[in-house]
Amino acid sequence: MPQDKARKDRGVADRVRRTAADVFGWRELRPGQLTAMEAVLAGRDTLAVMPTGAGKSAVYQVAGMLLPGPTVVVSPLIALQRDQIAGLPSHGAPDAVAVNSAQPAGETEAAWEAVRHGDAEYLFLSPEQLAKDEVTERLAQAGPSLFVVDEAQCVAAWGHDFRPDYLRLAQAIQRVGRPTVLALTATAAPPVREEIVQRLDMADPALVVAGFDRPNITLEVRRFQQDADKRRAVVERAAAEPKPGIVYTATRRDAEEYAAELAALGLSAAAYHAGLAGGERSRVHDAFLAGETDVVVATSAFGMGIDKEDVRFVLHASVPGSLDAYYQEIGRAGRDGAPAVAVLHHRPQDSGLQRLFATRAPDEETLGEVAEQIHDQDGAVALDEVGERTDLSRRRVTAAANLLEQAGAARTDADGQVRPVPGTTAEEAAARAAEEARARRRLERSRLEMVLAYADTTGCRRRFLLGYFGEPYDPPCDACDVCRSAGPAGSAAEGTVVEGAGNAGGARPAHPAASAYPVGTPVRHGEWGDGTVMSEEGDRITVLFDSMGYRTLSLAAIAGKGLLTTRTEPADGPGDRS
DNA sequence: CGTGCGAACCTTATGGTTCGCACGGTGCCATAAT
Repeated sequence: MPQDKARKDRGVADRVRRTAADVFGWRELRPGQLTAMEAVLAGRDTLAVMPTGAGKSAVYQVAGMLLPGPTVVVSPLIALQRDQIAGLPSHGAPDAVAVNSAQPAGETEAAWEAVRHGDAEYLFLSPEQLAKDEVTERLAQAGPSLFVVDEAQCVAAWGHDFRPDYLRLAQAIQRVGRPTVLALTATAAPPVREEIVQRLDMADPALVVAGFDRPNITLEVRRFQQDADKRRAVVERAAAEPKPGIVYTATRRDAEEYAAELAALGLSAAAYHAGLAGGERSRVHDAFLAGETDVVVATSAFGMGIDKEDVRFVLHASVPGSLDAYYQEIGRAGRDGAPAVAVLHHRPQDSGLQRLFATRAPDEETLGEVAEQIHDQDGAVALDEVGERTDLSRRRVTAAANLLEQAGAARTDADGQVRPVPGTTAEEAAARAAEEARARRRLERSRLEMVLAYADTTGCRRRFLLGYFGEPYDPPCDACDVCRSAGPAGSAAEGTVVEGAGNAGGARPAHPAASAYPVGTPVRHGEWGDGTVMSEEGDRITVLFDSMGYRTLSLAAIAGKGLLTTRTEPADGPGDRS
């Protein structure tokens, strides 16, 4: 029997390799790719965290083809769906179709027919499509064998407010027959991975994580007080660095202004943000990919789907809202492996905007209204109906319903309708949902604090970033401003004010007593509850608390107070106190 | 949370300050108006 199994495993690997070579023309597979494909083919839910360019798409392309039914690919952008379809080999590979609002109805109908008759192997759609009964019913009939969530970080980043249908994918997966789930992302810190697994309701998933480090990207932070100084520095840097490059701004207006300034210097620069007409957006995008534009100045709208190898710099004119977003954005530099730079221009006041974004919560009135609608029903109600009765947008209704479900006050039936959980009143439900929302905001604010901590760190920036993504790193990296300036002269990086950690001037922290709390240690704090050590730097450790988000603690401050204790059990319900 | 803009105001004729207010990011889809 074990011999049979071994033979079968070899058989699977061989089939995978043969398909990859014969159909897609890949002569070699990277270890992560093969592992993920094998897991999926064995029917196991899989989360693959692999850098762009490591061939994430290949995983579902090959595995999907080798499984009997069609493959559903949830993709956040219609433009991305087009790219992915166009990226399939035109000869030999199975057909791919899309279902979305941007194509003529006839084309959508043809796509469904192709899926139904087995003529199309891959079906691309947005999470919003799956909110429609018609779509899930047709999909269920097609009997998909694999459900792929591409750019799965969107689940955690967008699902809570911007695109709440991302948090309803688990229900959709059930409704289409619970195929194997494959989540793919280039960037996900451990808590984000956990959230993806939990939100998609993945069962005992295989986790494939490739390394995060991008040693050819030099990291640098410059700190400013005056807006004018910062602006000059950004423009000068963009002008001076080898092209092409990207400048990220916090607002559309800034994107326009910086682009105009760079253009005035004679550079080929263009602005990109969601306020531009569709045609202009694709024109800027295409010109950048084609190498006709040197610098794109953009909001966070510019990113997914930029498949360009030779980006030499990514400058940030303001802080982003999280290190997750930051790493994703700077990860667009230097994909060809040649040297590239990532420079964060930091002015403390600029974080106000991100703080605002992380503070706006769904108002309790909305939660109350939606809770009432759900609780007033005999049985279950469709979210569309709640929307009609309350005159709230679909997005707000969906976000509110998600919070109610998270709070354990409502649940979704097999037909997609939402019903109250017995034993809760609408009022209690709304109150609990509001608390969920507050906890969420706390986490988002703490993520922003981590960005500021990165900007202020007196240690190796690479170590800090990689630590955030759960990867230990031994400095020096020789490719960040801190490591480079920590020579014998030992002065701080130019433009960076080193703030008062009690460290003796510029000395790299000796290997501290932090080994009492190595990365990954489950801990309990007297005030903040259970958490996990995410990183340690100098005499400080950063803990991700289940209900409070990230908190950085000074070891000196907690020493001897018994405030922080290690737990033997991973964070799951209340254990015993030590 | 921080910024920028216009109105109001003050003081006195052309310019300056202060105050209040609105605004700020990411995309899908459906629907209405041309």
